[in-house]
Amino acid sequence: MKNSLKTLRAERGWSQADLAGLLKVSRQTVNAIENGRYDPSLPLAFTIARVMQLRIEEVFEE
Amino acid sequence: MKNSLKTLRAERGWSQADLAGLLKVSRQTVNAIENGRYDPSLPLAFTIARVMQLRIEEVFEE
DNA sequence: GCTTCATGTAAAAGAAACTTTACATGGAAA
DNA sequence: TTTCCATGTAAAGTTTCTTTTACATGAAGC
Repeated sequence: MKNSLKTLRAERGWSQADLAGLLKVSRQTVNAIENGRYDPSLPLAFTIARVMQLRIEEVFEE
Repeated sequence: MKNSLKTLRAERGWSQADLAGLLKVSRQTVNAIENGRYDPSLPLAFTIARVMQLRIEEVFEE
């Protein structure tokens, strides 16, 4: 799965640590997802979409 | 997370085994998701939405 | 009655996601 | 130049997701 998290986060002026705080996960988790080391769980994907104010399909693609 | 997989599957006239085949997962995985024992991975959620011809948010909710 | 099919569930094992701790690098800025 | 911040990554450990195998139940049909 691909995602545009890094771009979306940068557009919002957030650091990885900022986003991790909003998502209540570790900074390493944000980093790993941004760099495609693994995909988030479905609940985390929902939270990501919510804080980005986008639909899941607008953040992630198969 | 809640989901309406059981209803959506029934509407389509599919057994759990049918759906598992389409999703390329075990029947137990379909059963576990339908009965809320755990949430699917994000890739599997995408596949489920695709075979249901719905958006992820139309199948799952936080 | 028997058989078949759909469903629910369990145990054990493996894979994937996530955590904590820790260290390295590079850029900006004082 | 040294301090600070953001980023990348690693190792070890826990939790969550998924598989395989297996067994139980109930409904429907013969």
